Amino acid sequence: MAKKDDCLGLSLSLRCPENLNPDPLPPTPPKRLAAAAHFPLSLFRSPSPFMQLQKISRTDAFQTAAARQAEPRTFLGGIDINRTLTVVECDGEDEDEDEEGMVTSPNSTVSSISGKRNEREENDGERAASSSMEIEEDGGDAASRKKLRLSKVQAAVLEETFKEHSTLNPKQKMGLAKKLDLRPRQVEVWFQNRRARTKLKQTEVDCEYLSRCCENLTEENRRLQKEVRDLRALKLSPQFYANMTPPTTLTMCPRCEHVACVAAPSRQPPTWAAAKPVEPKS
DNA sequence: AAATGAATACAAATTACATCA
DNA sequence: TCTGATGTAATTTGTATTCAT
Repeated sequence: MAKKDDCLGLSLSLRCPENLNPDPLPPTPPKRLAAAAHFPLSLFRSPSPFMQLQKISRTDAFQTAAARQAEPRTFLGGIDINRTLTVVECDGEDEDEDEEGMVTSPNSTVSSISGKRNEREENDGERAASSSMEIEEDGGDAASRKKLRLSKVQAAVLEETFKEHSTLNPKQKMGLAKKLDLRPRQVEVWFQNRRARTKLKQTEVDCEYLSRCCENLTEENRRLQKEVRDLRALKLSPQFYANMTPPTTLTMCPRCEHVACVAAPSRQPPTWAAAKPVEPKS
């Protein structure tokens, strides 16, 4: 990850966004704090010359999209999938149970096939085997993945939280999921996608800035080349020599290595030459 | 102390679906 | 009504890091 960020010339820092959050860390601290912490600063490096130039704040860049997304909509024949899922999944008090009811993909090895990731997800309860059953209960096609649209309130809360910190520790994720009636996995995915969108937007801004820099440099180069041409033309004209001071030659005494300046038209010998004849070295 | 594998979190790329013009 | 474009939720894959053995 760090390598990729370096390619973009983004600076890295170890400041952890979780530290900014008043919520204490969970009893078992997340294992990847350092890695999780580096990204927000590379994402929102401050101060960004690109951002300053463009006068685009990271929140402004998404207000339109977020607002559009936040529009309440019904779909699938007027059935709000979000609500349907909510009813099915949210009757347990245990945090782990909050992630039940994952809609699985037919391609998803994560959810349906045993493996490292699947084991992990079963362990932390983010993806559970009950999902397919719930989909069937839902009356939907178990083989298709359905997309929910976040409600206006959900989107707004997520957006506000993202403004505070662009990554979540497990406790924050759970709390947010509970608050919004979403699965923690959905919260996690939303934050991942949101970070990706932010980075994309920032890249676009950076590209715009670099493009302008390139234009300016091209223009400057053109100007300097013209200046060179003009100077060369001036040098070749007779008037140029008429006003020129005569060239100066430097002469060095072969014995004492004293250097003397001699103006070209007079061609007077240097002072040291007249002083004493040079004795040939034996 | 070094090597190794498992667990975890994340970015990046991609897919799939909903919505709109 | 159909269709292509667009936005985004969700999935897949690869990688870095941490920790236990």
